[in-house]
Amino acid sequence: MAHQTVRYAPGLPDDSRAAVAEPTPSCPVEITLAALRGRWTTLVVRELLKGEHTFTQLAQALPALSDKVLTDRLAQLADSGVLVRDRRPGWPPRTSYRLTPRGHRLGPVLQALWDWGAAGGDTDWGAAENDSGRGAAEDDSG
Amino acid sequence: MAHQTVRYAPGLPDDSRAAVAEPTPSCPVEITLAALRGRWTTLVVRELLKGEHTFTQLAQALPALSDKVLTDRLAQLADSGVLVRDRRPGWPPRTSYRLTPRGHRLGPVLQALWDWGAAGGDTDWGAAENDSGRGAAEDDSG
DNA sequence: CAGCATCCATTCAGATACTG
DNA sequence: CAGTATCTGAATGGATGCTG
Repeated sequence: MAHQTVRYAPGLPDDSRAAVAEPTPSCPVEITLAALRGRWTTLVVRELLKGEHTFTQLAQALPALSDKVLTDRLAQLADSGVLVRDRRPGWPPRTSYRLTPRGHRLGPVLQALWDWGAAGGDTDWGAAENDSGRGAAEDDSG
Repeated sequence: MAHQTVRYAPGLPDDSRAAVAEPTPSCPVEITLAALRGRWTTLVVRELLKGEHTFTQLAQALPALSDKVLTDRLAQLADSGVLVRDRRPGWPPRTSYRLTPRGHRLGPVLQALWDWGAAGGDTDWGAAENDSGRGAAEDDSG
């Protein structure tokens, strides 16, 4: 397989932001990682991918998650434009959370993360000296 | 393998590991995030996607990265099966690092992270109430 | 050259207690 | 019900000094 000649990295856009010499918040990769950063974050997103949830429903779906961290994650994800809060008036208070379109687009991202992580158990990666065989991760899932 | 029916969330496999109630190391998503965890990690991978590098070359490409953290990242990535160390005998010592096939497969993952993060600046995500578009961003311009 | 050992500042997660 | 405030322990990142 012929390696690229003038290209930088396969799979990476030819964008000036791809050439940063240190972690900067304006890098798209950093933006996404910042949105997903921290424990529990992806699980909260996964729950929301199933549909709208209230605070309590999320807490029930993830029993080991403290309300403080849940609050943190929800704020973080709202701040990243992943979800929106829908606070309804009256008593008792009921707030539901749902993904934005942008939040839904996290689906493919999580899928990519899943695929890479799932491929490790099956394929060899201990005796990997040669990188010429560039097999795509052909998991049928999804 | 025929598990096409996605009952839970769009984009997530119908795997028992997709139903975990707390962050567990065996979850594929966690595996990938663990491999990419920490500051500088994706930048080190990006450098290596360009080709083989020595320790010093990596340090030069990322000047603000301390050797301690670089060592940490390299160990972490080697542990995740992303790269291999090629230590050559003689003096001065020269160690080069290169991606494994598995490491190269991180390209699409980084691409997915990039795409999502890059889409934020352009599209609306403030007034997002309704989800309709589920377009995969496959801009592979680089 | 390519690291490892040690110390220190900052961040993070979880627990507990309290409120509109 | 849906949070906020405060505290503690653990993990992380970075600086400095030393070695095969």
